[in-house]
Amino acid sequence: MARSSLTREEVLSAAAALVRQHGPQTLTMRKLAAELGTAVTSIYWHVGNRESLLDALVERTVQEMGTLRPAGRAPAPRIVSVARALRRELRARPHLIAMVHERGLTERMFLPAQQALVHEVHAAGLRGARAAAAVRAVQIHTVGFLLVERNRERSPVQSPGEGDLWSTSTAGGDPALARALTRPADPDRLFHTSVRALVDGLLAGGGNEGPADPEPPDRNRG
Amino acid sequence: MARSSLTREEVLSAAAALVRQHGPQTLTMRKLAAELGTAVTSIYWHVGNRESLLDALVERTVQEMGTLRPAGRAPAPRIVSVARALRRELRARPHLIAMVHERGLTERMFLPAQQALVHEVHAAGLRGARAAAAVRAVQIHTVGFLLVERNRERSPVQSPGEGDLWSTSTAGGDPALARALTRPADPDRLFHTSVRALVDGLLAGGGNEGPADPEPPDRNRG
DNA sequence: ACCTGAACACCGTTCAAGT
DNA sequence: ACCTGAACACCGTTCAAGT
Repeated sequence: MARSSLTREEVLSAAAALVRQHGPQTLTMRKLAAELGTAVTSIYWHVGNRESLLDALVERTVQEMGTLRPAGRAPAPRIVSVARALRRELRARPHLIAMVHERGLTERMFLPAQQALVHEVHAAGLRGARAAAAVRAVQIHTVGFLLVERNRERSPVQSPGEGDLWSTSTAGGDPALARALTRPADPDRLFHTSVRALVDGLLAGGGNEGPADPEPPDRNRG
Repeated sequence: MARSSLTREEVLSAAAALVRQHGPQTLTMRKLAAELGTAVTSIYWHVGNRESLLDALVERTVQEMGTLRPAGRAPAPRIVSVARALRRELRARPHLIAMVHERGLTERMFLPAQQALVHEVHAAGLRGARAAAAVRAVQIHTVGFLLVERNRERSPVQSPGEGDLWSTSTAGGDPALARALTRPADPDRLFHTSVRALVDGLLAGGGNEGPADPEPPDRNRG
């Protein structure tokens, strides 16, 4: 009853299917073997072990991540559009976000987007270290937003008394603020406004000298 | 040789010690029992099962998170100082960040900081929904930054060829940009500048009407 | 009320043996 | 080169039995 020839690709895509449905924690080598109709140990021959199987899955999907095209005319909205596209792409692969995150590959996954961001930031007139910081800030805000957002989605209601906590008095006598903080945030809207504010701040912002704290010396000029 | 009386507190703090050192994945019920000098099953009587044991650990440390005091004079630097304090607190508990994140309790953990932020944003003149959005944006940027930062720390060198990728030509003929993106970012500095840019953008930014995309109707005015 | 050992149903992985 | 079953060393959890 043995299969004719098991390939590494077959193993990977079967594993990918299982992970896409229920996440990596439900993927056991034995279940995967059953799914494929082989002995558990055959899988080991093709992929080494469970850890490197998951690594391969992540690697594969990181590469699936295509290049992103900015939309809009001015640099600022174009940057915002890249961030939004990034978010859209990642939201389509919920389990993957966590896996890439766990493996510390977030940065690599963002290389295409980073290139687009570099181009736009450059068009906006930023150069050198300031341009690099702007690119990284947008990137990190987007990824961070996504991680937090996914976090929030998984746990609907947080603590008892969160409503009470934001009574009007706690919110500085601002009933609209109290109401807004009690209700769950609209993620699309929040993302858009926060990215726009960040980009505005980055493109408009002052020079390098921080007002409050010491800055490390720049020893790369010579 | 049995212990005189095992308490729930003893179980929790022994577990906390193990987790603090090597993370939750190394905590097994059997190891914990050995550490405590009891039978594995005794633990179950006190904490139910492994999952609720970890839940209790997270819960306990979430409550340890104290109130934060802003520093500085103007609203903007005070907000920035809250964000930085938040980051400092969390960086002191590396494994915990992940555990709180996994359990979707990030928001609850940030309630004290949120209150401080509300106060400052209010002092800066923001009201209602805009104030709420500003608070959330700063909060989400800080958490997000932290998650990404921790991610980066765990995986030192990313892909082969990341250096090549940022040759001067790819970076729009900007050698300083290319250099800056090749080198690892200075997280402290990046955090400071990004938060400051975000806060500046939020406090200065325009009204509610987004330029490019449709916004959901506000049906909470009447 | 609290503790115990035995047992169950799982894991990932190794290895010697097959073809 | 590829596949196999048996075995090892682990898991978390349940349960009947003790005091």
